[in-house]
Amino acid sequence: MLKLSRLTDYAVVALVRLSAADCVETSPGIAAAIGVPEPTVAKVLKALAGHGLVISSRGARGGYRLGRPLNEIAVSEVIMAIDGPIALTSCVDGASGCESQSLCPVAGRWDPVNDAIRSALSRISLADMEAASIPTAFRLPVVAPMNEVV
Amino acid sequence: MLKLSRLTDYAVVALVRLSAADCVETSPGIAAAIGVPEPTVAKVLKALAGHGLVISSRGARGGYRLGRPLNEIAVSEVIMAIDGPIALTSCVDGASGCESQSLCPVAGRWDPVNDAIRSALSRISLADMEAASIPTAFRLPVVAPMNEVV
DNA sequence: CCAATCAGGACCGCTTAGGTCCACTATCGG
DNA sequence: CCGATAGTGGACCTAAGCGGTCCTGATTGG
Repeated sequence: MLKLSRLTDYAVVALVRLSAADCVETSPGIAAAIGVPEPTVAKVLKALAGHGLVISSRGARGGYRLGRPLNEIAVSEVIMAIDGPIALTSCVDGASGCESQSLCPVAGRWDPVNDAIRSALSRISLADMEAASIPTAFRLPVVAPMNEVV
Repeated sequence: MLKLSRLTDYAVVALVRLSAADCVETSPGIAAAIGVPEPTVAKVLKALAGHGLVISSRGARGGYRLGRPLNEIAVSEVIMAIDGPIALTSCVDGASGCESQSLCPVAGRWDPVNDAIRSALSRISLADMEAASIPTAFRLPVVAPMNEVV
C-alpha cells in the first residue's frame, strides 16, 4: 500500500526523543521513553548509527546521541537508513531481472516517479515533522498539470 | 522498502498497452500482449474498472478500453486503485490505533510527508511515464533546504 | 439458446517484515 | 586489573500480506 515500515516510524520517534533529551541515552532508556520493546529499538538505533544519524558510544556509561540537529535530518535519510533505498519497483533495483523486458513498454519509466518521491522526502526534515505546523512552504506549488485527484 | 506492489506495475503496463491499441481489448488479449498471467491481469483490470480508469463492456465481444487519455491519468490514481490509499504509516489510517499515542511525539506528523508524496505522484501522468523523456519540468525545483543526500 | 466475457468472491503458498535472542567486543569505574 | 555496562553483529522464528489461481455467477451479442 505504498506504506513504509513501522521500524521507520520508531526511528523518527527515537530521533525526536533523542533530540529532546540532548545527551547520551541508552537504548533501554529510549525504549522505555517511547514505549517500544527494547530489542526492536536497539535494532533501529544500530541502523541509524550505521548511517551517522546517531552517534554511539560503547562501554559502560555509553549510549546514543543525535548525530546532527533535527532540522538537518531529512525524512528520506531515515527511510533509507531503515528501509533501504527508495525504489518503487523491483524493476529498478533488480534492473534486468524483468523477464518481459521486451514486452514491457514502461521499462525503467518509474525512475521519474522515484525521483519525485525522493525529492519530496528529502525536502522535509524531522524538525518539520516535530513542529506540527506543517511546512506549507514545502507543499509543492500545486500546478496541477492534469485534473487533480488524490 | 517503500516500494509499491508488482500489480501496480502491471496496471501501468496494461493501461499503456490499452492506449496503444485504442479499441476494446479482452483481458486474455492484454495478458498475452504484456506477458503476464491472465488471471492476474484480470484482477488488475477489475480494480482499474472499479475506479473508472478503464471502461468495461460485458458479454460477448466485450472487453476493456481506456477511461480517459493517458495524460489525464495520474500515477497516484493507479496506485490508489491497486494498492489502496497512499498513507505511509498505519498511524495515519488507523488513527487512534497507536497504543503509545501519549508517548508518541510525532503522532499524526507523517501527514505532511503523505501529502508531499501524494502531491508529487499526482503530478506525474502515465503519458509522462510512457514518454521516456522525463518531465524534467516536473522534477521539483530542488531547493535543498538541508544538506541533500539521497 | 449458447458462447464469450466481465464481476466478485474464496482460497493458498511464499516471501518478507517485525520481533526476539544470543555470543562478542569495547569502555568505564573502582 | 577486573568486572559491570552497553553497543555490535548475527541467526532465528513467527505472522501477515502479496501475488497468483480458480470457481461460480451475471451479462450481452450472435
